Amino acid sequence: MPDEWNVGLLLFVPYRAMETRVLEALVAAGFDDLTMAQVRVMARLAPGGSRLTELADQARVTKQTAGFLVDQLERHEYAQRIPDPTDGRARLVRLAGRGEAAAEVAAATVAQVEAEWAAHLGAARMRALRAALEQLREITDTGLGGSGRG
Amino acid sequence: MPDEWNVGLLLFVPYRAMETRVLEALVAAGFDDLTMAQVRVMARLAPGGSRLTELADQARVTKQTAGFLVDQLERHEYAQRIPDPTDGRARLVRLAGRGEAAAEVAAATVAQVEAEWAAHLGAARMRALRAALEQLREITDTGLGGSGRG
DNA sequence: CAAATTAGTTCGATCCTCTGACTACCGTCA
DNA sequence: TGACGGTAGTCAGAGGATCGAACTAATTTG
Repeated sequence: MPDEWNVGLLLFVPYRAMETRVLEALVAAGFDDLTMAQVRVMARLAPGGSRLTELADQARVTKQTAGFLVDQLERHEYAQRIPDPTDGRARLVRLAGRGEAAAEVAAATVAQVEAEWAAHLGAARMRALRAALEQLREITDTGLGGSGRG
Repeated sequence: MPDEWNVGLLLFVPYRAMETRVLEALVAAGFDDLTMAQVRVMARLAPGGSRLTELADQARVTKQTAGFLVDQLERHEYAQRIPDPTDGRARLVRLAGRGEAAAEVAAATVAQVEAEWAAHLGAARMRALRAALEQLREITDTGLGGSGRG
């Protein structure tokens, strides 16, 4: 590998570490029929539900892929589709029974990992990291919008 | 999406943006037979060559997957395998003809994107971001080692 | 209302990734 | 020297993820 890593590579390492930790925790908690791709979609579900196109934009996949993954989440009762009251074409994907429980495990794991990172970096540097990433999001997130005011 | 994004999600956005920009630049430069997965492997080739297991560790895939991707890079003359003089079992994967040219395009694109990010964040914050990520690598990079000391 | 747009689905193909099992080579230890 | 455990990489097979093109249905625009 290069002597000095580019920032893209540097971003990848902790991103992937977080993803792996969350999936491992879910599997350990008994949600062992989940795949990484499914979790990636589930992690992006808004509290009130998300449209498929939103999910696809945020996960950077086509809507076909997002639909394929939501099908599986629905089949395993992690998510459900409900009509979007504001648009007859659209449906909202939101957490279902098992999904709520899984989301709790995931959230706890994320908090745990973030705490570990903060312990290693120090609180100030961790805050700076988050702030820089949120600012970076302004120019790198093609699918902005939604509830996040970033 | 949640009101406050977790750091994992925040890392994903610019990581993926960088990856996409690099692949787009490569395709535009005529290297249009490259896929994202292939570029991911090629981006991790050390100047003097890397062993397959190294590549697999760094890209977080199994050695079978890494081998599969290197096969393709070799077939399209982006990379080549040479014997490892220090170990008869091993071979070193390194850039070949087209790979050198592609690597130049990739490096230029990375530099360009990093410059854009630095312009948006300011030089100080960009340095702080890189420093935080490098420090984070200490606890999130399972496959450390190699030449990178940063 | 007709046309253009948008949300989502279906179909088909390809690519990616993993598990398991295998060969070849290295290092150690007696 | 030779047996043994570990490491580097490959082969075979299967399943999962992703995409492009084409399609239906509903909304928006003029």
